[in-house]
Amino acid sequence: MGLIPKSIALKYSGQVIRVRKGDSVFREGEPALFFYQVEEGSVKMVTSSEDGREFIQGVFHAGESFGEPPLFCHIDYPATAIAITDSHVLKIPKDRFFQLLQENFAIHLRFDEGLCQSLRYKNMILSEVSFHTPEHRLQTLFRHLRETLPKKQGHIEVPFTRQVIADMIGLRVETVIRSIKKMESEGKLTLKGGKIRL
Amino acid sequence: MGLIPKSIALKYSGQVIRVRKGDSVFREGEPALFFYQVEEGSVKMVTSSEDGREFIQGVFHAGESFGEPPLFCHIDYPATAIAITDSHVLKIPKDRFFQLLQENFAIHLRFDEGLCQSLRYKNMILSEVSFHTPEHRLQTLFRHLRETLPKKQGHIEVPFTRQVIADMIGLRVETVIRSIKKMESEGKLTLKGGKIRL
DNA sequence: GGTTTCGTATGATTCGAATCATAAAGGGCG
DNA sequence: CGCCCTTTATGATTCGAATCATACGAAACC
Repeated sequence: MGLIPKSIALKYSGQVIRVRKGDSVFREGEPALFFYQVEEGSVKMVTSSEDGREFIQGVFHAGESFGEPPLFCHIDYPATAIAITDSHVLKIPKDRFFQLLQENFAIHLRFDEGLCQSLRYKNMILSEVSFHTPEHRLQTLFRHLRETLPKKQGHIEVPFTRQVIADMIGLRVETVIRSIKKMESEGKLTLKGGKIRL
Repeated sequence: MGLIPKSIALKYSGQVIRVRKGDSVFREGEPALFFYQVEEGSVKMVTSSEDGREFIQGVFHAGESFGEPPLFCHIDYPATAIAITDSHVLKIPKDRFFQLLQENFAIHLRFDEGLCQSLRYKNMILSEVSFHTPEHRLQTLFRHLRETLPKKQGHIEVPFTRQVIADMIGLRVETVIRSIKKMESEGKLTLKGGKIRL
């Protein structure tokens, strides 16, 4: 699985780099020179406001690509990509990547599918953030995670802290904590030592 | 201009349909069977909440395509497309459209660019809606419009009502009206008979 | 031309999430 | 183990946008 098989990536000057937890793959304002895909671990994409708050545009896991828009729009990165665990990231130079797409229509199609998935996610979060209550936002995010994350023995353990969740749906930690507690008391989810189970 | 020239569209079973102001091109829940592109007029994409409020995911003008994600993700439409003026819309059957992309790499690339532009817009609005004040949201939206819309003799006249603006950035009409009045008094924009000039 | 409808405008009030403050429970590590 | 730092937890207070109410100008309609 993964958008681009390593065997093919190698033919197009692809190389895998290691990124430590907390380090950035690229930062806001830098020119977009490479295509990136997570091989191992996970990477978050964040934009931060003047006063230090950050909004998490997305979290990417093994097999998912990220940071494509600037490649196609020929602009500098409008956001920063940071590893949230030690990770391996595949990078392919921009022009070689376009060549790869041209010569592999099937991959190109799957690439588009990835973009579209991303758009769907954003549309979803957007309408949530713009007119739904904290609880509703959480439920929608959790539903999405349920559909996306691999489930082990019937349930899913949310792999994010409450702060990260807050930054994903535009809320404050305290609000997320309170809402989750409320949802637990209503039986909408269970808490197992702080971890959220769906 | 426009993503797909009419001459090429015709080779792939493309046809132009007329849509009256207020009528829908497709509705939430319907299967995605066609690729769509605005030829004339403009189309809005909306999701509505249970209680009737609507959020405008985007407004598309001549030359822009819309409703692509469901085509690639093989899902039903999660939103409804409505003409906001009498419009002409080009439609190409799904399978023919994929064929078109496969046989026209340059168009495929520009198509991706469109998707990426859309993603950029959403990322922008998303961080605005999730942690900025009404005034900041308006300024960012207006900056975007300044970069996007064609300007006539040095200024731009915003082609949206305050209600539409509110639905684009997750605010209420009254809040938009108040903020705009304030911005006018601070010289950040001018009002000419109700119309907003940038 | 007069009436209806839509868009803009403004004031008063409510309400809920942000903010501020503080504490307790985990988790990693020397 | 005991210490430190992160994360979770909870209460009190503030504050600003939503809500409610109402009016008025302008465009659309018969």
